[in-house]
Amino acid sequence: MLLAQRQSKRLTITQIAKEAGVSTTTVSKVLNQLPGVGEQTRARIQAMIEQHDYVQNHAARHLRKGQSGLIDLVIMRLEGGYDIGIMKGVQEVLEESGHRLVISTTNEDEDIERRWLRRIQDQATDGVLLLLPYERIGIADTLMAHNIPVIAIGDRNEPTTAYPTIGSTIWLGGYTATEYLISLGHRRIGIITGPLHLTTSRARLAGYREALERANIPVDPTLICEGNYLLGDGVQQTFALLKHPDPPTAIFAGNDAQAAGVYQALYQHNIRIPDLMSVIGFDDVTYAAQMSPPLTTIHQPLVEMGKMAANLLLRLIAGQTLESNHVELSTSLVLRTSCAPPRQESLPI
Amino acid sequence: MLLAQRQSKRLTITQIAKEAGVSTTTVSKVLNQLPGVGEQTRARIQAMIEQHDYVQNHAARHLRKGQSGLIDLVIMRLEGGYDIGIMKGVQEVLEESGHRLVISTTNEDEDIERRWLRRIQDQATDGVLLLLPYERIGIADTLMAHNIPVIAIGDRNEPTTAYPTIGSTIWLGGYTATEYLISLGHRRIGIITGPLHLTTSRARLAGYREALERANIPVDPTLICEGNYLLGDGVQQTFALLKHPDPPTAIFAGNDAQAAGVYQALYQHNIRIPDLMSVIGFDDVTYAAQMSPPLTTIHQPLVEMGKMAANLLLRLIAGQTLESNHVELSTSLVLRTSCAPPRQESLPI
DNA sequence: CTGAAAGCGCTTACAG
DNA sequence: CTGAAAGCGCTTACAG
Repeated sequence: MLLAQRQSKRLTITQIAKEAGVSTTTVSKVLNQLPGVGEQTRARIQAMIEQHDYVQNHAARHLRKGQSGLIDLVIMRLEGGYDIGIMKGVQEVLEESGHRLVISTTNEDEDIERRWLRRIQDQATDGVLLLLPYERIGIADTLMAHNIPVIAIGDRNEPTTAYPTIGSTIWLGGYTATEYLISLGHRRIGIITGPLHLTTSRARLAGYREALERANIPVDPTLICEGNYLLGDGVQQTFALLKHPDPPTAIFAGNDAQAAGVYQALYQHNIRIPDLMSVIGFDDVTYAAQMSPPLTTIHQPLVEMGKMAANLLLRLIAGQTLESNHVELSTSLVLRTSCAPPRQESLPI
Repeated sequence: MLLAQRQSKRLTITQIAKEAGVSTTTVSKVLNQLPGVGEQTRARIQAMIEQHDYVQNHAARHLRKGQSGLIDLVIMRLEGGYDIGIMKGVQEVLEESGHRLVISTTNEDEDIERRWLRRIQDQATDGVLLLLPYERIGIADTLMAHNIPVIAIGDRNEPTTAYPTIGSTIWLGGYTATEYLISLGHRRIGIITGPLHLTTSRARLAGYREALERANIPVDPTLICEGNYLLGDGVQQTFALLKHPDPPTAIFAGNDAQAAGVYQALYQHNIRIPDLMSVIGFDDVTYAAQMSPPLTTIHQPLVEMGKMAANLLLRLIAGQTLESNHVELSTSLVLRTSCAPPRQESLPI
């Protein structure tokens, strides 16, 4: 019984044509909603198609038209944060356009990357979306050299690139986060940046400085720590900040992963958030709202960035030209409960 | 300058053949490492292939051989927890086998599902992996009816299914979690289960009961709460548990998302983990280690499950028969810092 | 060892 | 409005 249901044999366009007593040309036309078919004929064929649950052979179509209906999304590493938001957005528009999404992760392995590049070149992709930060961004150049449409998502490091990029207003985010903390009454605000050789890390820091300066608060360099966007950096740098003779009353974490690290460090010292220390993140990754307390953070419109990227890529594929080589969507402040006015008492350490 | 690099025109097998002065048959043979080619000829063609950086046309190959080189993974909803682990595992083996992974999310939308099903039927997939809990599992039957290899990942609800499934030892996980808490000295252990109409939720509960009974601790039904595997359920049920006249000293959360909810509820009441309350989760999702304090939880071997599923699917595709229709990988306890011996003092509420 | 030829299932000028 | 035919780039019997 389990093995029943053999072979609900797939029909070809030829068989449909034969059964309908017309040519494959005509069937193809109704399939593709092309003009030049009598109304009655069209209806009859349409009925037949539905009756048999016919669906076109993908490979044949692909071979003929030179399109695969596939879009590639290349991610360095699956993490469940930033990547998920982007994927969601991309999915959403591809679902509309009828493309399928293939995901590759290179795990920073050059071999895998090379193999991937080969596989991609057999025109088995209509276009590729690169999720930055992608160190080996040379991949984009290779793609372009092979005439494969490509768009990079995330914030580029170079001011201009040959391929289109889509990002968000990082500097403004850094500014907004800091300004918010200041508005709460904070004067001593620690910041744990990302690696400062990245433009995107420096942008956050610049926003932080700008906010401080506008509020006439001198920038204290001993409150600026450099991290690597990893949870562990958040932990370490928080410990360092806590040892400061005059510790900050708030910490701006650079990204949410580092914020999670700040949480852990503070938890160990039994320093309650936001009562004794305010914490603000950056990204608004899925788990930000799940933290205890829920993290106030700068929202990067990940889903929208994914959608925008997919839409632009589709336009590139259609041969249209883009009005701009770089677009930025705006970041925004998401208020949750990890920030409050500065503590009055001193830290219990 | 930016617009340079036009058309690094793709070569066809015919052109390679012509240039090498042989037939396409021969080129095809060396391409596919088939016998029947003179050593010198093979070497010459090989060199030519590499020199021109030739790569086969995917569509043509697909059309001829009836294989797409694509594997589909269907996820109901992208969440960044369970799904990520599975994806990683699947990716890992597909990278080896040379298949590409296409991801679809249906978001429980029947329309999307239907469209997906149509698209999948044009033999544009070699096989599909279904990520459970998939309510509308009828999709698996449809797939089977169309002779598309399918494997479901996650714990099935029915004892037997027509399609192969791969899961983990849930019951044992429930038992292990509870036993661990007991070994720490806990006698009053709250549990927040998943929806009890799911076998997989009941399995955890059964494991919990078994552990209690073995330790001669009477099961207190007022300590058993039902959730829906969502963070909010963790919050709500924890509040309920805290109102209990004789509140538990430990909470077993059913899954990590609910554990995050437990954390939030406890944080609000300023009940420190693990000092005043122990918490244990289930799944060991990516962010479990990022929580404050890092969550002790039952590890589901997500990555391994993904690998196993992909491997079995590949075997199915190759026409092999599986030795069993269901395989379970084992869960294990991951010790982090959210559990400790029961509190001596009473709760500050 | 080597190659000519058919054919996978479509789409698209082109002719009628 | 309708259809015959070529061709997309491969692979695979089959013949030599």
